[in-house]
Amino acid sequence: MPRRQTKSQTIILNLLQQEQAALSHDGITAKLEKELDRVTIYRILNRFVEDGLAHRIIADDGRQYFAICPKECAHDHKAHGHLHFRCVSCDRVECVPGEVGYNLPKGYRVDNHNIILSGNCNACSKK
Amino acid sequence: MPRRQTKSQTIILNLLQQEQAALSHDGITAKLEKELDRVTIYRILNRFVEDGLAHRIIADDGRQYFAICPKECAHDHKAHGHLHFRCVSCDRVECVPGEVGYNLPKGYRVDNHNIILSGNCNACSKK
DNA sequence: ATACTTAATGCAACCAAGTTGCATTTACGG
DNA sequence: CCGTAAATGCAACTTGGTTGCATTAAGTAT
Ligand SMILES: [Mn+2]
Ligand SMILES: [Mn+2]
Ligand SMILES: [Zn+2]
Ligand SMILES: [Zn+2]
Repeated sequence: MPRRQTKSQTIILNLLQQEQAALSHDGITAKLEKELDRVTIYRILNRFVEDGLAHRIIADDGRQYFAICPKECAHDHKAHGHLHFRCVSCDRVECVPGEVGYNLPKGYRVDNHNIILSGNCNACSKK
Repeated sequence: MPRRQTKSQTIILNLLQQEQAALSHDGITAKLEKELDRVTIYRILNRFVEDGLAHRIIADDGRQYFAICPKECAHDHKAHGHLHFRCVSCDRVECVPGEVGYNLPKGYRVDNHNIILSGNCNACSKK
């Protein structure tokens, strides 16, 4: 009944944690040397999210990105309240640590945050 | 060459502006009495966004929602910086006026904001 | 080491949301 | 009232992700 530790899983886990950016399914496939099945990758990622090991971001390009926050990050992986930035030039999505301030009408209960700004990242905006 | 004012367009425009919530394609179809073609609806909505008449939100359910901000809203429809809330119970997406505070590393240029929180709205959380 | 149980994988089929091509309709300026 | 081209409708396509099911292989018990 408990989770099992498989080769594919650790590969993807390593990928995610040594990557500072959030990765999409494609992004992961691209970085993979040993080819893994599409579905397997999706299932592994979903499991990571389910287990609170990583978090999922729905970007404004409509795709899912997955990230493991650095330990500096104050938020847990559920309802993580920080910001994300997607560079439309280099197509990288990154977690931006720090608080986001807003106010909501009374009575609203927030379960999940999906905050994503897009534009040009530092590197790309200077060229 | 300029835009033409058609029946279908005005219907959808009216729908959007008398609706306080943001509407998805489905949401619109549901509210429509005279049936319109799927594609036509999408094209009309895309035109609205293109013309800065409405704005598009990519929600955390992966779907597109469209809204016309009330005139109180400080933002224009391009790069509108306000917050959105999606209630997972009643499935409504609403624009939440007000500023969102955050800080980004130096050199980042923001073109577009897609900020969406989800959970239970006021109505739904009290039952 | 061996056998057993069931989680994880791979492949095919499926699904949902949105877009594209193209022939037809229709708004609107002349 | 005509002519031009914007807007529509229908079919086909695309992209991103999920589901069903048989097969493989972790982890545990023997
Ligand atoms: Mn993040
Ligand atoms: Mn809005
Ligand atoms: Zn960049
Ligand atoms: Zn609600």
